[in-house]
Amino acid sequence: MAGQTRYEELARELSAIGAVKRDMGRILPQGCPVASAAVMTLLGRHGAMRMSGLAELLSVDMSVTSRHVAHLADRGWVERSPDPADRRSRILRLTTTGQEQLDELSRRTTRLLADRLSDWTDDEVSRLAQLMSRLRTSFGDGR
Amino acid sequence: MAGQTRYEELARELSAIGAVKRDMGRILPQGCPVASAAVMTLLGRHGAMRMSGLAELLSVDMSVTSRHVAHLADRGWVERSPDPADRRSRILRLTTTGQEQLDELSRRTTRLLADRLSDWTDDEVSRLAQLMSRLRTSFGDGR
DNA sequence: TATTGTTATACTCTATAACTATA
DNA sequence: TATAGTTATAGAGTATAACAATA
Repeated sequence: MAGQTRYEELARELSAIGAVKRDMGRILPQGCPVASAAVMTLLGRHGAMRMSGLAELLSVDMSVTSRHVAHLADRGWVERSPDPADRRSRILRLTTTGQEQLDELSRRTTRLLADRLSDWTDDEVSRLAQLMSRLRTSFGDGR
Repeated sequence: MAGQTRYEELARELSAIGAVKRDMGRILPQGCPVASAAVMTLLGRHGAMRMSGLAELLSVDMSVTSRHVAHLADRGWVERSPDPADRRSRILRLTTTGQEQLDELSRRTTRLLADRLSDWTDDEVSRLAQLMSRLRTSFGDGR
């Protein structure tokens, strides 16, 4: 349990982190907004899944997920196949082209971070990622 | 200089942190979107300033800043007075009502964080805020 | 009846460009 | 000419509600 000032500092940093996210978004290729990148990253990491599962991982309403996935399907980066076990559901998976696109995103993101964080140690990068992950968990559990 | 996997983890966390920001935004009072809260927080912390200075602190285009400030001025939370030193500029400052609103925002934010992060130590909260601040600096310097 | 997913609508946030007033 | 700020417009992201199809 931390003091009020520390919480206010953290709140301020949360509010300001958007600038970094926008910088990251600017290096993405045409036709691939940040939301598309997020979807492809999750499909690449977790493999095929249903809309509802993806919405859960994105922490976003399924209506939003549906729009993002439709965008990706239009571009041929994600395919939606019927779920044999439940015909209301659709199974999402990256296509070969989608995997190539994801690889390109990964290269660009890594290059940008390597450039900007050239004076960070491995441990500092990992520690930040770990604390941000825990922050998400601490919030997610309380919903 | 960290390995590729660490960068990918950090990129993933940056992409996912929006969920936490949205949770924070949901507890704000009516008529006070997150952008308004960010502006009032900066004016409360740094005191009166010009539009251009505020835009710089927000890392956002001045056109965006102008809209946010107009919203706050409409509600009587911020006043825009002419700058005697340069009549193109306007000096922004919190009004008494604006300060009260900021205090209320601060209370709500602190309460939410105290609830969600009840099992975090002071040091962990501070460490996360510090690393996020450094992340912003590392990106901001490269622009 | 309840759930999965889609679509329509509305709101917030942001950037670019055109404009004004002043330096 | 250049700069400070405003406004118009467009695009991305999200949530709510209404809907269709299936469980």
